[in-house]
Amino acid sequence: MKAKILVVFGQKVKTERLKQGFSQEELAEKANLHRTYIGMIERAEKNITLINIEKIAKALNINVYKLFKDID
Amino acid sequence: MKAKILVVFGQKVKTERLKQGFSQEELAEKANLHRTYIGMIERAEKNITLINIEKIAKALNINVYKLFKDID
DNA sequence: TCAATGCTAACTATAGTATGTAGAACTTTA
DNA sequence: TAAAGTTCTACATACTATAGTTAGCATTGA
Repeated sequence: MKAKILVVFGQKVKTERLKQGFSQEELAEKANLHRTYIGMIERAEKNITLINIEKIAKALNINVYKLFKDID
Repeated sequence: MKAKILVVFGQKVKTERLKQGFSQEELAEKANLHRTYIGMIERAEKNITLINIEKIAKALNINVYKLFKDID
């Protein structure tokens, strides 16, 4: 695993989460996902699907495209 | 299935593909994916993962974030 | 110490891959 | 006109890889 795009995406999620002062658990609740799953995403251990990308974006109150603005 | 974001994403892929004059099979070859899989994505029948989103973006010569620019 | 996160490991849902059939639209040949 | 061939896409399974979900314990840091 550890594809670059997953690493960058995970960092972006973490940065946004911390900027908003959430723990992984709080973000997980908002996104209706599991605490450890958020950790796995931030550590680029899972190849996330589009529906979950959207769930996280909504939990962070940002548009999906903003999560990819700096990527590539 | 048929989550809205998958529908919009599929339409975006199809529009970009046709704009560039590719068949599903040609796009599949460029992205190193299967012909029928591209069809499934365009018809929103699969919840695509981030790594494959990137493969398709690269095959279409556009940045990932452009695939989501209009979404939401 | 306590809250937050990392990490392992297991299970089950489903994404990814592939084959085959059918039909629509267009082209060629007779 | 029509028949035959070509290209493209939809669709229906089915298999196998892996994403998604969870529980438990370890580690880190305030």
